[in-house]
Amino acid sequence: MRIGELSRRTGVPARMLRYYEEQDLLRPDRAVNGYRVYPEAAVYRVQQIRGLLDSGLTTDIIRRIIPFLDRPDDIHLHPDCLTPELADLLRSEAARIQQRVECLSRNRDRILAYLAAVEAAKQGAGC
Amino acid sequence: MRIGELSRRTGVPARMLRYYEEQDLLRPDRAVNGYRVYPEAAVYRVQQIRGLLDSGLTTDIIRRIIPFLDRPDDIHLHPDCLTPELADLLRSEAARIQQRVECLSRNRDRILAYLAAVEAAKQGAGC
DNA sequence: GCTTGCCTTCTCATTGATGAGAAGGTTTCA
DNA sequence: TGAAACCTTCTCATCAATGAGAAGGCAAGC
Repeated sequence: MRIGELSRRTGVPARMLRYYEEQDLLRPDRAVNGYRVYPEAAVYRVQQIRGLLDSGLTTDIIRRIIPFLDRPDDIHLHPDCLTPELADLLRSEAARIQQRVECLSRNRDRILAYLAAVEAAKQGAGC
Repeated sequence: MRIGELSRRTGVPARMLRYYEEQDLLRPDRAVNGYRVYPEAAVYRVQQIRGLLDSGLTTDIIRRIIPFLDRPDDIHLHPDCLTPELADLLRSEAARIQQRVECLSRNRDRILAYLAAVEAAKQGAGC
């Protein structure tokens, strides 16, 4: 598919899809006329990129971890692909992500607890 | 305490503490000479702001939810404080945070699963 | 063939979170 | 009194992600 269709199907502006390519997050083929040509899987890939960006990861981090985020296919499973430095990077990124998860979960719970408490107070007061 | 001490104790540059004040996330008192004066609780507050910023929330969102993130004290518990619009805002923010948590958890799990798979492959291969 | 719509690249602008420095007032301590 | 360490405000710069437009090539339909 071309960039317009990918944009429509993901809701991400074509401008941004070109930017993600510039950042090496996407690597579309090119048609003979120079148009970008994306495989079907690009839809999922773009959604994944958006989710990670919205979660506060930078394109730099996403670029480095995205090869390992796909469904487990045997291509990446060969230990040879994984230098010790890369393994460390992945472990530390997982830890940083975990910190974010904890912080966000904690604060989500506080918001919900507040709402629940107000609800209970309303009930109790018979309003 | 003054801005320098707060900066040292939180590891956040004084420049940023002034910025958070500009963004209405902090409201220090002023000494007679004009110096900012922070209460002890500001240390915790700053850490909370940092965690949320690092998790990808904007100062705008943080400003709107931060009054409800404190330990439950009865000050905020009066339902009168909570207009229906504000309750909706809080619910939707909680939902958005939840989405981030899910996205991040999913990808953290994939990274860890990848690492585990490689580890298992190494063991199996007797390397 | 011309119009319309989609594509290309390039460039300029903006926004939010930061870094950094200047110029000057205050406190402390020797 | 003078130096050192703090504080103030103001300003300019940067970086990542994004918006937006110009200028022009390609393609499908009337």
